[in-house]
Amino acid sequence: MSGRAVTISEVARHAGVAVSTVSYVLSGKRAISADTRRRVLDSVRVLGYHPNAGARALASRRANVIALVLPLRAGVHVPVLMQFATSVVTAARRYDHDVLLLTADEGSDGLRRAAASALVDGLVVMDVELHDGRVPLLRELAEPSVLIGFPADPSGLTCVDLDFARAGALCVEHLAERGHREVALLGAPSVVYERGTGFARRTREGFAATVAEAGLTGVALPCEENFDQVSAAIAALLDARPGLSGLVVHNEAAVGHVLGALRQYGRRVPGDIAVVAICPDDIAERASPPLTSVLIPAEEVGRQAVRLLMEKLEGRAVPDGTLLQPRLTVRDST
Amino acid sequence: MSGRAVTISEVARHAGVAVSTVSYVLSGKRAISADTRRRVLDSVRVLGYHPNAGARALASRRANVIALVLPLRAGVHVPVLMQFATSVVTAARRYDHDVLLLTADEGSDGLRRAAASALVDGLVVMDVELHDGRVPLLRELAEPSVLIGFPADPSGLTCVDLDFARAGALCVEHLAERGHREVALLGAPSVVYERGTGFARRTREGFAATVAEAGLTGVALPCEENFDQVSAAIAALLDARPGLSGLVVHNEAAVGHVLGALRQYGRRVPGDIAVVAICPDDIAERASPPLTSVLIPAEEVGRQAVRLLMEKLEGRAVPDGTLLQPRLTVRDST
DNA sequence: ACCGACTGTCGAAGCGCTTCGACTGAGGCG
DNA sequence: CGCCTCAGTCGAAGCGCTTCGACAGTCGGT
Repeated sequence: MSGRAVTISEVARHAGVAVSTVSYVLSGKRAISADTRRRVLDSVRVLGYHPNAGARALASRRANVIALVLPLRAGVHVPVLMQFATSVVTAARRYDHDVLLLTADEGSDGLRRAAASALVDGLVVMDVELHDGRVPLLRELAEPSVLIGFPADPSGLTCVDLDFARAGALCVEHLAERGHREVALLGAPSVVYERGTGFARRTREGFAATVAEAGLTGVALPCEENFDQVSAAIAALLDARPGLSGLVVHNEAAVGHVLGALRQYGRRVPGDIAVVAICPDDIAERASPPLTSVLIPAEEVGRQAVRLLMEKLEGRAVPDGTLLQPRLTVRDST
Repeated sequence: MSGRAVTISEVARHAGVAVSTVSYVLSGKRAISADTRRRVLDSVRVLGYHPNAGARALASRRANVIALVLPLRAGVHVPVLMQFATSVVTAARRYDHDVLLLTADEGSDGLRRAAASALVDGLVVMDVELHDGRVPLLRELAEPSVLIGFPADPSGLTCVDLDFARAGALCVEHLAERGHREVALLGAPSVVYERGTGFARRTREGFAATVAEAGLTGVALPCEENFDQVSAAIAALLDARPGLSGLVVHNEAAVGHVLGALRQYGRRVPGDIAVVAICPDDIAERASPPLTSVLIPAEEVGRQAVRLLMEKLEGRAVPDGTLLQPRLTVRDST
């Protein structure tokens, strides 16, 4: 390879047409006769032409790149985050866009830089907290953005997420249908609640509201990610609530530990205690026994986020909030 | 904000200098008097100027973006991968570069496209297999690249990785020092070996070689990531090798299950069985008991990869292979 | 046969930046 | 005192692409 890259004018010369004609063939923005189109595309193939991204961005004022803002915070389950990220990349490619990865350590400055330098056309922001420092910036930026997750005040923003309140509710309803009267929620590590991460709190609210509606009794507890702490928490819980027969676990890193601890204390699942998890399917399936679970539709959330962003880039109006409905899959733990 | 972005010519006018002077102030490529420099920088600040990335890339033939090629394959522990990725992003920013995220689903075409369109100046390729389809492409590409991991034939490539053979050896040496005579390695899921992933095999080779040298007896087994399978494997192992007293675990997803299974079968760690893990510190610390471990220096690997890539971008020669030395941290499991 | 309305194509004007060569003074040296 | 060097600055020529306006044909309607 190497040597200087093929330019559009070489393609034009080779095909015997004007540079602009090549451009129109490639973009489809003007009608081109079938014959010319074919000749141009042949030349493109023969010469191995690839449009120069910088030149294209400069002339069209569109970089065809979106930013994926992905802080990696403590207590957030990385594989789930990466499912979102992967699906954002895949979806973006379907719109002929690439993805620039922005992490936390530059903070808001990174967003500002990428946007102001026209490096990216728009932003997908993940792992949004209720009171997120990046949110005011997003509102003032010229570049459109879509958030995965909801801040406390989502006005003026486009947000997508799983309806976690409904997910929490669904778990309780399922346990109630199975006849369980006393239930508990083991949620995210306490640091996640303290930080004000929306999805953790909303699940808890959905859980609590449905417990009340259905006339059950229930507690919601944070849950750390280390075996000894999980084990101690379960011991305390079993001790304090001898009637407990249903457990909702919303913590990917801890599900394994929870099952281990129940086994340790001689509780059989689902015989003595029924367990519902909110987690990706692969984790639920890999557990022993395979867990009834509400799946986090990461692929769909990422896809929707990109779709909304593309709509905004086209200048179309989009709904402010999109909540995806959770679905519960029954397996062997309830 | 919005409105049209501030351009370099507006800065030049505001500061009362030529456009080229502003450019030289910003790039430092020619001497500029202190007075002029100050005036220009003031104007930059006052007007809120950010250079347009596309224009810069076009004129300078440098995008200041590198690609991070990150396939997400089954059996690879995602959090570890993300540690690499994060450190690549952070390191790249220190060289004033951004990172474009390329995933697997486009395959080699994605690399070719990003390189040929001058979207990126160079590539960092992660999760390299022994016989990796991307490797021939990398060799023929004009853009420099650095691999994290070693393919079977690394000639003509720049590779960085932890010295996994040494890591495997280190674990065995440690167990031997503690007096263990019969040891086992629980490695990656079998799919990872079958795929020919270098790090898994090299750990196994280091393990096996050192077992032989030290006159121990040992087996190396793949290890799946699901509790029941781990539990069954451990049961079989304990049964087949009653004298077994040392275990090396090189599988982040399974360490927890391994400990659970040992507990299940009444083996105490480290009393009955000593366990050394090869995994990130946080996983080792979170286990019960906290595990003696060889840490995967993800941060340093990412940093070195970026440093090497930057050297290559500058046209400097760099070593073909860089192996980082592992370090063992003793905790409570041996 | 003539007129508009299209279709298909071209040329040229940028997009905002970097970089090359040239120019101007000021300073050092014989 | 004249000449050379060098620091500091400028103007202009691209970088490779998109897009606008213009224009030559073609075609159906009357």
